Amino acid sequence: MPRPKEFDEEQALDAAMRTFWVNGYEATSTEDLCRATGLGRSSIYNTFSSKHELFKRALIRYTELMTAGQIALLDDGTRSPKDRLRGLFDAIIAGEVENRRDDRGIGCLTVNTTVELAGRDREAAELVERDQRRRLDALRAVIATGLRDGEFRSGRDPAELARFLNAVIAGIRVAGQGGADIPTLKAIADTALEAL
Amino acid sequence: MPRPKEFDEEQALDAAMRTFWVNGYEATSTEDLCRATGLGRSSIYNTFSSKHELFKRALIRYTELMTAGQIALLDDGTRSPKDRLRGLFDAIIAGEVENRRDDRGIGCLTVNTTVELAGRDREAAELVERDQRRRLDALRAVIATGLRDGEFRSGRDPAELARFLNAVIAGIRVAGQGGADIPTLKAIADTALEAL
DNA sequence: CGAGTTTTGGACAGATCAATACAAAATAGG
DNA sequence: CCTATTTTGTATTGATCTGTCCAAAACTCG
Repeated sequence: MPRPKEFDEEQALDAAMRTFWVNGYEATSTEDLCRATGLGRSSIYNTFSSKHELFKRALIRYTELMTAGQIALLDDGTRSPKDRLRGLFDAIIAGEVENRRDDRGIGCLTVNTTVELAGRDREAAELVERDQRRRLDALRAVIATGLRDGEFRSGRDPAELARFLNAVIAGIRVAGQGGADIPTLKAIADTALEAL
Repeated sequence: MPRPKEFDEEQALDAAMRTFWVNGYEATSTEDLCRATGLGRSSIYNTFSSKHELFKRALIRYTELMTAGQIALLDDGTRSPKDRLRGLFDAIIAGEVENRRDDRGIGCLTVNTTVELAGRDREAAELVERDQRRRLDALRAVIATGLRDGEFRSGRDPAELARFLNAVIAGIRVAGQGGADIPTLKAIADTALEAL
């Protein structure tokens, strides 16, 4: 019955996600979003209701894309736990290489959101926390396997070690945004893995 | 000759620093700064020229206050290197405890600035990098001492280990902003120290 | 005490912000 | 083809943003 949309909603969402990712929430204007998506204001508001609602959907899409890929790496039973964790760090660092602007990483949208918004935006905080739980669970499972198999020798609780690795990942993201080069990021990851 | 200021510039700077620290650069309006400092717009613009200039001075003040204290801990020759690093992590985590809002940390202004601004504000990026170099130098020196004395057994380069610890510190900050509790942050720090 | 200088408060300017109103365009079903 | 429905482009709203202007107040030094 009605007139169909002239654009692909998912594609527009990706463009918006990337804009928030690069510039942050506050520094992204609705006009920036129009330019990035190629849509008019009406189409954006008609489809996504508001800037804040669009941000939430972009954040959800980001976590679904990124975390799904990372958890797939971690759950790959054909590799040893250490190999899987190496694979995860390699993927994260490779992502930092692909996404560089002026010799700096653009970071991770969930880390950026934690820093910029979580303190005053409950909805954003909850989305990030939900994603965090998934990531920590997957990390903990791999670490527990590695400890059971004797590949890791740490006497620490797997959940603690998962939080440790997760903090290192955030630190790598921040370091990349601060301009650290790839060998530096790799060394940080290797050092963290030695702690297991 | 002239009429003297009615306020203490340093005190106003502290209030502005704290506002930027809690809310970030973009989300802080000049009216927020007036309210926080208790000054009128004229006084702020007369003293600090612009929001951006005020931010730079607040960031410089933050790094001077924080990094000076941390480097003093690291350079304290009366303690063993491991003790000094423990003291640094304890101080950082204690700071996270003091500064909580709604059960979340408010993070670290340099980390927050790296994430929010460094990608598009060259001056802010340079200020953060200068501070980073000082912190890395002090860390590297302590680690080198610990390796020489045999307190640390890692075969890695002290500069690499310094970057590792620095990344963990950023990760602890982000984790604190994400709502992690104190025992969790302590466990992350302990795990990192074991890697040396 | 008066001249010169700076600070201060409040109004204001111009830009930009998110969001809306509305009518024209476009489509699908009858 | 015609009608009902949605999308789309443009103009606009009202709020808020950073920064300026200007005159009155306040202080110091001669």
